[in-house]
Amino acid sequence: MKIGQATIKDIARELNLSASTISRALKDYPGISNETKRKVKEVAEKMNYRPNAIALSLRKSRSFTIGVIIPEVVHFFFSTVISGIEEIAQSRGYNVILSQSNEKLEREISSIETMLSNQIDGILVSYSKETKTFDHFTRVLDQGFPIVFFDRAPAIPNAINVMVDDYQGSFDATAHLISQGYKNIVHLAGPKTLKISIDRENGYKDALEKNGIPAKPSYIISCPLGTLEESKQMVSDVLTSLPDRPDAFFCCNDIGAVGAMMACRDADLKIPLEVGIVGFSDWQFCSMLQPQLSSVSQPGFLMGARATEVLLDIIEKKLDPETMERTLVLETKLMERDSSKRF
Amino acid sequence: MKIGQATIKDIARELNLSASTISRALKDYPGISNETKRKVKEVAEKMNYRPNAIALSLRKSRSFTIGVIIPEVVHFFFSTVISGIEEIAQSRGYNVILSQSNEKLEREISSIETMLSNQIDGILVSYSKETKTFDHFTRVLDQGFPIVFFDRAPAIPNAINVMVDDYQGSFDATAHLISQGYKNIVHLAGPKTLKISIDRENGYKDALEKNGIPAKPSYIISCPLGTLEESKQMVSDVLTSLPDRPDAFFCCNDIGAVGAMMACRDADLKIPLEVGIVGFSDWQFCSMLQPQLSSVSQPGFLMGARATEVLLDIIEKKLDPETMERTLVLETKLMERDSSKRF
DNA sequence: TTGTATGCGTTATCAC
DNA sequence: GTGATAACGCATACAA
Repeated sequence: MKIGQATIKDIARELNLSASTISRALKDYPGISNETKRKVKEVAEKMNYRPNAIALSLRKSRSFTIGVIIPEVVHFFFSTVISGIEEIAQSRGYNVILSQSNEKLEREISSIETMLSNQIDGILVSYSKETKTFDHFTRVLDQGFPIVFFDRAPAIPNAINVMVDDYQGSFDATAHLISQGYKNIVHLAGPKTLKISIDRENGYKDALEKNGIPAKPSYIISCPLGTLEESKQMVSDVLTSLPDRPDAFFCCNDIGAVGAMMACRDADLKIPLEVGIVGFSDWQFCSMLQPQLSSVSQPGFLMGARATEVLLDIIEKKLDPETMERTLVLETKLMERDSSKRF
Repeated sequence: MKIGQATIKDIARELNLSASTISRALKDYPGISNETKRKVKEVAEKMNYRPNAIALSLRKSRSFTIGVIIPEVVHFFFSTVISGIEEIAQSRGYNVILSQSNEKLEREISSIETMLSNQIDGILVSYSKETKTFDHFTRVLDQGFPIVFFDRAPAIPNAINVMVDDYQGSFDATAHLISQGYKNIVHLAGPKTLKISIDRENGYKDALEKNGIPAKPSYIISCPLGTLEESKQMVSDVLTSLPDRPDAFFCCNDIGAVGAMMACRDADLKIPLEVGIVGFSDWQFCSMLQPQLSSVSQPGFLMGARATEVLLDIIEKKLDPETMERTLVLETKLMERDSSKRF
């Protein structure tokens, strides 16, 4: 038994048969005697034969591998999505090649190149915050190569997207704050390069307007970094600088909401009595905080799973990108917890 | 320009040269005229030529891909490790195939099979909690195939491991609690199938003994699941059932520590005044809690990075598994925060 | 300086 | 029932 994996040829030699016979016997082709099949399988087992997926890929021009390009792995929501992707891919016999862009456009581009080089069958992407142009995607899409975007939907006509209803989630969160009697609701907004940031901001504005509260621009605070420190600082500033003291913060992410909580605590404001706070994403830690943080829950696992199903269906021609529904919107759910419940 | 990627042959046809010349020109081999090189590269560019990594893999019996088998992706520590792995792999020109076992032995085994089938160059593994036998690893290792284990080190002689000093981390945490005047320190221990659980328990015991406090078996509570609910329940029980009321909890993970915090809060015990709490891993949320949770920080990113470096060095023959240092131990760092500081 | 032949592992096609 | 051959895309030993 040679080092470095037995091949079909090795089995053929062992049994004095041709490689083609072995190949057919292993796949139970008709027209091979049962006796031969038996012997072949026995020897294959004995030699610890394992088909070479690389050779297969070369022959079929199909690798049964999909690529995932994601801003960061160390991120509760994204890791949840990855988990969903991996789950479906594994169950349908596909491998997952993972690449993180670290929010850098350059790495996004080089990852795509490497992946195409590796003959992957399709790509799942959530693009970086740095990404403002999309030709590195359209170039590939135009060749008929399947790409499915998740969470962050690019400004590409006809792109296939799987996302959550950020607008509605944001609307619900804001409406909830209003229903709890908060009047001066500040929104901590994300970077304008991401459609999700804009949708969330619009949901906030519309919820206010629909409830007869004018949405004041000065109550929308830009937090492009999305870090705890950033929002803590912003909230701290805004608590004193705004004409009417804010009595609620709806933050476009959970980490930022924690920053807001801290700033309020530092200002000796009681949560939820004097200030209400709601985050977005419903990260694991929300229910561990004191008070527990209300947040808009996003179905990360489901998003990964759905996106993968769509991608694989396209790859396997069960779906036609030309005629299919191009945007899949998943529902969010507001988790009302102590940080925003006065009644 | 044909659909489905230009190949070397296409360029050859275009320029009336042989495929070998193209191959050599693209790689700047000596003995190809500069003029030819120039033309070849120009046409390659024009045709959007991209080398087929699959064909290369087949030829070289090297895929420049490594596999990662991990219990779960949605886990702060593991996601940090993955990030480190991905970082180094990418910088050294390797792809990363990701597979999560979901703590199931069966999936661990099938993942290895698939990966080997895909001719990966090496594997990084943190095995599942279910895994009690290791022949699926030794079988492969014995063929000279490179595997590096991280975090969870298996009972395989000569296996190559990258781990943290769980014993020392645990020792430090316990010693810290003692130094803060806590007397009845309970340890919430992990599943005995994992060496890390045993090491952490031993660190706890030794720290007590070294400080002249006898380690009582009834003060070591088994929490095999590692969930918040589990430890909350256990702590709640133990607060009343033990002869001397516990005044500190050292938990082998952070989630469990949060459960302990909650149980203590429910019992109206002040943290850190009446009860001290320390966790293990220093997850992101530790510093967001109120009070901030003390925890033993593990260098996850570094662990992933080091493990990958070692694996790639073995693959590239820069390290010899026979003669090298087989266990790499990284240091932990105790993050002393409010949950355990009385003075 | 360039071309030809061969092989990496597998399977589809045609032949016997 | 089984075998021989070619092809997937590329690199290399050997020729010229």
